[in-house]
Amino acid sequence: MTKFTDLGLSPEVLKAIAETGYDTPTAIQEQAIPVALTGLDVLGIAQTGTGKTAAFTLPMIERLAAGRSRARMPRAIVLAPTRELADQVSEAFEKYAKYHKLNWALLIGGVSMADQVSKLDKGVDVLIATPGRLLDLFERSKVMLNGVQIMVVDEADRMLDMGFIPDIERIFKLTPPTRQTLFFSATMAPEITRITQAFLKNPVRIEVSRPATTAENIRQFVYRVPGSNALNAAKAKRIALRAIISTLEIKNGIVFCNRKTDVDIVAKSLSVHGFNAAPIHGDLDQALRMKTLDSFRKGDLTLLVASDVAARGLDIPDVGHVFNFDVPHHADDYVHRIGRTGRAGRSGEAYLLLSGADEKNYDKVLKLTKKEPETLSIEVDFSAMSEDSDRKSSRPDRKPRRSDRDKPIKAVTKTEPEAEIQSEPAVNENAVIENIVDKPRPSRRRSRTEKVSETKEKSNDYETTAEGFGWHVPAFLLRSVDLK
DNA sequence: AAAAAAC
Repeated sequence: MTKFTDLGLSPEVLKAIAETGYDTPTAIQEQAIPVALTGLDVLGIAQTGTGKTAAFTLPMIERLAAGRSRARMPRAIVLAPTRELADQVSEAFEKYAKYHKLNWALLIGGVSMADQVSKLDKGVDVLIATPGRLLDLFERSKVMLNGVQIMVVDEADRMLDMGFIPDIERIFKLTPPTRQTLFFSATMAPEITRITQAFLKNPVRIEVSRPATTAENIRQFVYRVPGSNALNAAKAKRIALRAIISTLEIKNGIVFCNRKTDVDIVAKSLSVHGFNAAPIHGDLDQALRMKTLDSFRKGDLTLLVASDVAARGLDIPDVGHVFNFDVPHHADDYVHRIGRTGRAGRSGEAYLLLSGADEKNYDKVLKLTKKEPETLSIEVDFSAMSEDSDRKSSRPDRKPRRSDRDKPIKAVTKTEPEAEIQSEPAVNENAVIENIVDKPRPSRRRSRTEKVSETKEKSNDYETTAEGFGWHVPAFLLRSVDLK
């Protein structure tokens, strides 16, 4: 069997690899590393979880070992679709370049530019970037790309999904045509093929077998929830989710939702009910995203409630359970989501909550996976549904006052309460969870459709001053929070 | 239909 020592890597890199505990390369590593070391272009067709990151990081380190960076003139760039993925690549450099004098900078959005700029000024060998921030810095003349010798595009098909292809093309054109290109994609959509034909020179095509549909070692279950409308169904799903989770021994698990709002609500709902859960999605503060992911990796956090930001690519080893709160819009994403479990031959379980609205997407999933999940038969007590699907208060400390129900409800701009609910976990995960979920909250429809108007209600009707929000001020807005 | 990504 091939070992890392057979691939032509230097003693320094091999030492760093050994310290991570690996000695056997994955298929993509075994094939891509020797090719990349020679300086040829690589077209790697590989899923996430196949060891792609090391497949390009290791040869890059070797090829950059001779030579030095100049200010604002990086010698290599790695492009990744999401900030978390970029961060992961930088972690790989940290591990594998341990015995080399290489500098790298992580250029992603959502964090301060100043540190990135000062790094660039000092000179970095490798930029690890999401396309938007890289181009932003380029336009500000903080970085030049004409010294780039190696360019890596990771998860190109996902870049395509996210509309990054024009950016990628632009970045390609900013680098010298003499560069070496290492290009990775899970699939070869026509647009991807076009890009590779335009920018790669006689690439060596390396394809590692793709787990076509769903892994054998993932046991899939489906649970159908009742509910006549979307709001009911969401609530029923939260109840069912808790019931299912309660029957399981969970070391760690991911709950996927289609929408960011649902990610927040489900995360809070779980927390309120005593589960160790936290949300992650693209609207959350970047530092919090990293922190949450980190504590999930370390095992401090049991349940990660996530949008599809976490469906692909993220290196989260050994997730025992995946819960799909919704059926994803693309059947492909279902495969990616449940592929977070059952890795490296371990067994995993995937649970799917299905409501009427999901049926259409579910059909597509079934068509793709050709495997019908087992119907989950557990007793779920939905009696809580009727009780607080209305606006009954469950704030015990609230003083009785003129019937809430009769009061005209004056909300708010379209963004007010809901946007706050979305962004508020970024402020503080724990202090705020008490008051949101499965408790009265501003109705979605109303706040969308009604206009801002009434600040006129007599303020002595209120326990607190809350002009402009009507009576139903979300409690977290009244609380003083440390925004940092 | 939704998520992701630049200020």
